[in-house]
Amino acid sequence: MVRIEDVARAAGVSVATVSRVLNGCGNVLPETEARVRAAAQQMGYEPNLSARNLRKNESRIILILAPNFSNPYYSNVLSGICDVSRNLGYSTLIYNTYDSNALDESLMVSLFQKNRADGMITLACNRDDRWLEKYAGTYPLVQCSEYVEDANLPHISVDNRAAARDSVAHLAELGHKRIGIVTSENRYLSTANRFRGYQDAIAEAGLEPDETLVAYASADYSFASGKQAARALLGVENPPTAIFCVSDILALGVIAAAGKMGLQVPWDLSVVGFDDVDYTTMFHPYLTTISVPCYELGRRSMQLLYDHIQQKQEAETAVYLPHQLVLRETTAKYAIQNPDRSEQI
Amino acid sequence: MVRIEDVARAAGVSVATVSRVLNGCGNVLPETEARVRAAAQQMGYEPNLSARNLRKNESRIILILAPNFSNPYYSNVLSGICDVSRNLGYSTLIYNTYDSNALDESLMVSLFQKNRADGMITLACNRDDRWLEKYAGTYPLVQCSEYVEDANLPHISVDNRAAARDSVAHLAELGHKRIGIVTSENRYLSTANRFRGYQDAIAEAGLEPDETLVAYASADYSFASGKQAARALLGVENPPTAIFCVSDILALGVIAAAGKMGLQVPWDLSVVGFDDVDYTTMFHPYLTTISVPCYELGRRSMQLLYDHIQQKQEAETAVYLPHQLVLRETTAKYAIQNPDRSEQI
DNA sequence: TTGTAGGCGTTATCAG
DNA sequence: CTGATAACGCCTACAA
Repeated sequence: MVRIEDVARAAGVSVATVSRVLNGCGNVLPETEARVRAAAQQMGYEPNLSARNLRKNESRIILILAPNFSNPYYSNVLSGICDVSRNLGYSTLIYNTYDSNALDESLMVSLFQKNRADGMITLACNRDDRWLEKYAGTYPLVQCSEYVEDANLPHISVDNRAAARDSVAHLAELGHKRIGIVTSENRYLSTANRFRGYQDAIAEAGLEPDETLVAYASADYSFASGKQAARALLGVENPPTAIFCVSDILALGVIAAAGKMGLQVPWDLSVVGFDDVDYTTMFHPYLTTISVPCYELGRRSMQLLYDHIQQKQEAETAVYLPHQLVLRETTAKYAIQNPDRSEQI
Repeated sequence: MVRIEDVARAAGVSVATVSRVLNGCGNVLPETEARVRAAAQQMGYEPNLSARNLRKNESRIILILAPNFSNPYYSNVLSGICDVSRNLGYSTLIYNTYDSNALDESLMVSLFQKNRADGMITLACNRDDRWLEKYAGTYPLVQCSEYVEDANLPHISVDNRAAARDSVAHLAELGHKRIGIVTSENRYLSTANRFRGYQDAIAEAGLEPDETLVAYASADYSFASGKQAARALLGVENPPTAIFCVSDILALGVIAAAGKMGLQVPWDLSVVGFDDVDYTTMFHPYLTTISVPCYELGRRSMQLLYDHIQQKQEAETAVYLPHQLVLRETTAKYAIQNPDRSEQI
């Protein structure tokens, strides 16, 4: 290992000067600077981060708390975070929080107290994780995609309520009168807000809220639970002719279940998903869904976190990125779609 | 921040004693130990990792070099690595190498020289990344899934050649005479070995190698390139009646393309994939494929790396985990499958 | 069994 | 503009 002292000796200067040159602070004669740089370069000097971090009381590491790597939604966010953090000179430590109880308070506190990380980005805190507020101001934090309701902690996401309203309004405009929803039992704010958006649109369309049109999938949005929810929704009298799902994978489950029940999408049933992950266009019918800018969400999270670490005055506390309803092949007009049933009305 | 000195003072002992207690080394009176633990607990003491790492010249961090988070194959491996590393007291730093030129030598060296990491796991080195050999012995390394050919560096994977042979032998046993392969243009050893396994099985079945039965998909196994390869393979005279694909996603692309060409899988065409990622059973026909123990691969990688970091004598250098051919719905007997063509023979 | 003290490699303060 | 030097918090000989 080559230390700063070795470089100093080789360049014929003191360690202070080497440090100044390499950190670009303080005034150094161009001539000495050149000599130092040459020496450092030639010896392949790399500053020891443990030493630097100890001295500066930082770690240049960002903690990412993610529940589930295999969800393509998170992997895109992750890419965005990693790309920006690398440019800013930060490394990214990844912690699997598993789907269950998203965050672990003691683990988090311990990591910060150990000086392991300078800040953290949560990818899936629950909307009732109020304990996070205790650490506001102490540990820089950005909540990405999901955030604690009414907590005023920095967060970034799309406007889930508006997006859901857009989706369901689209179904209503197509003439659907019985619009169902497959939501989830989890404690994510996004899920709650998507449900609210669904209710908004139902009300705005002058339709009656109906509990038999609501089904719950498992907390982790599994494909199987999407199928199950669809069976519950469609297996009753007067079933929905359109279903809004709070995630793409659930929507795919719904389409699969509908197919098994002899219902063709979109002719017999319209379906809308949420997120626009890769496999929405891997099989026909291509899924109509809400496109969420995952990668950009990740990028902005890291930028925002950096602002907070730097204690910038302008650091925002709530950022909403634009979403988009992407019309593809799983929605159709009610009249065309189901002539039999339309006669019943 | 509470330091070891604070704990020492509170417990009425010296810092050395506190250190000894907390690190479980050296002899300490049970009584003093209790006092120290109580004090540490009460004050919420957490050792400063920067200081400890500087002193011990380690980082307790593992580097994971991954090309593409959104590939479910890698995300499962990642979970395995993270679970084990956490138990061993390591944090996991994740570096996106992107699909292109998997590893960056200078980046890697710099991270080690900076004392950022104690070891690293590569998830996708190319088979010709010979430069890795230079650092054997200097920087602990485990290559997971992919490894450098003939380099004798620690690696762990399935026996890709045997697995491919199994797959293709299965197709041959079903009576297929014209068995195609969709492989890829990348520089992964797994791809090369799967191709070799394909050739092995073709030879063992007494079939003639035929270049028109080989198609190349893009380096990153994209769905679209799988479709394209299938079109090339199936759009000619005397096309294959079965296709072995070096990845599941390619197989799904092949099935999609075949469907568009009016070919029903498995009746008109048998298809076998590789990896057994989640979505192989999301749509019918469920994919017949090679099941690879991704999570376990990740777990074992980390355990192996730990052995090497500890310089254990028994640390293995090559580990192969068992694979399994999982028969599902995309393969069928040749005779049944395609009566028209079978008459031509 | 316990305490003292040196040093890990940096950065930053203070003189010169 | 440059150099000497004191921390940063911890571990670990060595001494008692």
